[in-house]
Amino acid sequence: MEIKKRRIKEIEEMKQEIIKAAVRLFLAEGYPNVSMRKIAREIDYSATTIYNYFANKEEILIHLLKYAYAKFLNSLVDASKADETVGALERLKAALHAYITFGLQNPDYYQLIFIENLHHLQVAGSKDNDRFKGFLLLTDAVTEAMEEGVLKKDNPALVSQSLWASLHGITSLLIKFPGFDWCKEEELVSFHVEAMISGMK
Amino acid sequence: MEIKKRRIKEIEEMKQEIIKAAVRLFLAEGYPNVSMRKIAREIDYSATTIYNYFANKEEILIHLLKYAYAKFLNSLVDASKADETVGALERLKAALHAYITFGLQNPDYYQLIFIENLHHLQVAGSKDNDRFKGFLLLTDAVTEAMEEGVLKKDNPALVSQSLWASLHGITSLLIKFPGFDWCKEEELVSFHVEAMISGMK
Amino acid sequence: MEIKKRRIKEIEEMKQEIIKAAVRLFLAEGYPNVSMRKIAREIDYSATTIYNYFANKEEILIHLLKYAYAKFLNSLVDASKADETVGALERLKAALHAYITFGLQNPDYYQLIFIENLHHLQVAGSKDNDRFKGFLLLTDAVTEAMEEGVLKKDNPALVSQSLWASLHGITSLLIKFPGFDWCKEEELVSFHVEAMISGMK
Amino acid sequence: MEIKKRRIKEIEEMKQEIIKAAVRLFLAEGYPNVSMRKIAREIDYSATTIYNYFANKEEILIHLLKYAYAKFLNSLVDASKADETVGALERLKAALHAYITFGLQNPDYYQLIFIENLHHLQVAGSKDNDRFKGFLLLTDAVTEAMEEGVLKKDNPALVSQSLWASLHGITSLLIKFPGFDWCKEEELVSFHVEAMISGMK
DNA sequence: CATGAATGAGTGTTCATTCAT
DNA sequence: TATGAATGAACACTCATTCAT
Repeated sequence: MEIKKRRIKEIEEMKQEIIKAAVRLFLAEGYPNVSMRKIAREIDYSATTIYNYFANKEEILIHLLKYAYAKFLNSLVDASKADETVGALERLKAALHAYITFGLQNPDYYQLIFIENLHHLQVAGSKDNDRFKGFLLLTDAVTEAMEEGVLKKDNPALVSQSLWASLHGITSLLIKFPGFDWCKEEELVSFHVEAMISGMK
Repeated sequence: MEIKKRRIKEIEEMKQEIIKAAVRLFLAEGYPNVSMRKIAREIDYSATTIYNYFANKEEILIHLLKYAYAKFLNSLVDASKADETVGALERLKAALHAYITFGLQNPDYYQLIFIENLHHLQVAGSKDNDRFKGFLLLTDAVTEAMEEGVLKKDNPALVSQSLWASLHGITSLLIKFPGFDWCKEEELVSFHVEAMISGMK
Repeated sequence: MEIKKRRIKEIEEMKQEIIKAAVRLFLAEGYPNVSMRKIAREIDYSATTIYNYFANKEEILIHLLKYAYAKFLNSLVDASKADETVGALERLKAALHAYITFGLQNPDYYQLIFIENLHHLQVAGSKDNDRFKGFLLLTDAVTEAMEEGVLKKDNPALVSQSLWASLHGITSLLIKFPGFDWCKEEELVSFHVEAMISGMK
Repeated sequence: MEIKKRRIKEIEEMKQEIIKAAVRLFLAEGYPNVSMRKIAREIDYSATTIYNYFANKEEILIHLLKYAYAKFLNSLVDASKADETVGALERLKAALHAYITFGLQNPDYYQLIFIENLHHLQVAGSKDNDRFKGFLLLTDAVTEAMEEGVLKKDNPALVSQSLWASLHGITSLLIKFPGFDWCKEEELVSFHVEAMISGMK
């Protein structure tokens, strides 16, 4: 019954460590295949200790998703802020690229957010989370481009949704089927974005 | 050890019933969360009975995927055969619509094929199955359209992959986020297809 | 529901075939590890068919043991009948050899009779079966040898039991530990029998 | 999920209790017939608790056998050390008695070691374990007795193996057939040992 | 006589979780 | 805060057996 006070650390720090381990494992092995024990082993603590930080397994997932949503949104916001000097079309294009880039650089998070079906777990409402806030940014960029006349005037919602679909399509396929015989990634992505834009003009 | 049920039915019929229940459950709860007992309960048989039809849980999945692949491919082939009188562009457009339509009409199967990641379970080879055969049909249609001059000449692989991405994007988003505030589905799909095509011209 | 009347044969013949398969399997894998299915597969019939011949798994064992007991006893009786011309000591020695020989030539049956612990299954009484009838033959041979004066007069039961112990010891050890670094079997057995006899003189 | 018992006890103590229950059950019903649940019931714990002490069922067996081997060997070593003043023949005789006595006083362990065939379970190597180390002690005693001239000079291996057989025979028969109509145990054992010795002179 | 369909009980094992320390 | 002890529920799967055909 020796208490291994191996590391005294801040609560948040510990939570982060748990979440980090959880992300890794959830993605590598799938949520249901990851046991509390496994997470515990990964961070070198006992399984029970985790319960001091999260009420149960599902709550880890919830926190983890919130974190992922925030990260995703931040990424898009950063991209849309940058470079106010260029035209609306360029900014839109940059946003599209930012979306794809986030997915390809953070495939784990992108999967958690938009691919993995963790839906059956009651993870918060689906509207009010950051998952869909990114879409609003896209709509804004589209609207601006239309107003500036560089995009054909049309229902912005329709256009945004179509664009989002194309974005999600390329991102998720590249992530999920890495073994497929894709063209050079960079080339494919550029081509795809150009086609999206030019399809809207 | 009283035997309660005795609904002697054709083997194939029973297998189909099991598979149908399995599809429903796999998608609703995820493959690893679905136990043999759950499937059995769903079809109102004992868990052991299932073993009279499938050697084990994975074999259910394998059969189920094979079936889904075949259904998907058939769907595309049928669409591509129809109406040889129209031009290559129309045929391509028809193929694009057929893809999306399959997904929206068979969301279960589409998810199994392209969204749920049951890949890490050793389900046959991943290249040579019908999942990717559909892509070849698309490439053919694209090539023909290019040869007919109705599509800008370019690397057919690049174009096809971009198109596939857009198809998968709209299909999977509509399936996975039915609660989202989408524009009218029919309108959105038509717009999306038109945009895809016009982006390639 | 096709009935495979693969082989029409006499009931006894079939029972024998089942028992033969069962012996093989029981010894190779241990009684509890042998399932009805396995036996069935071995004889190329369906599992249910066996129930037409034996009420249940245990009854197979019972029959099997009865058969083994009989075979064992016959073997000893045959040996003790032979060659009435030689002296009592020779006959005793022959009996001892016969015991060991049976064991070494029928290790399966010997194990079933004297080593395997199938005792917890209520297999008939322990006194009245042929397992111990063999012992009576031994006692007879000992008594005769004493009467003829070729063995030191003593309590025949005591002597017989001691002899039996030595017989069982060599037989069971050779059977159970075939990997042990034994002397040449023939030599060891002969030496052992001679020692047994000479210890009684 | 209410936790009913809470008998915090020393780990070793608990392990011993589990092993004790396991020995009893393994012998009474045979290893494969004993389930973790049965063991648990026997010690009035839940089945899962056992997994806090042993990784799995086989590990219980392994520990149990190791313990039995050690106990057996110790018993023989103790006997052979004692009384260096007496002659080699007396010491040999003492060793023979010690062997039998161990078996009769620890029938459970003796059965586990030499009768029950738990060998096909991969329990450590079969040659290098203490099961056969006891035999070496016997060989030593025999060799010494020969050198001292109190036993006829012969191949010590042959003599030892014959003696071991006789030892095992009497021990295992007395253990396995307690219902048999044996002579008085003490008398039988003494007679048997004397006969063994005198047969070697 | 032989079988396929069906099942309840049971197996070893894992897991999330609780509780007292 | 961290932990070890403990547990009920569940899982994939096997088995002996029954029943109607």
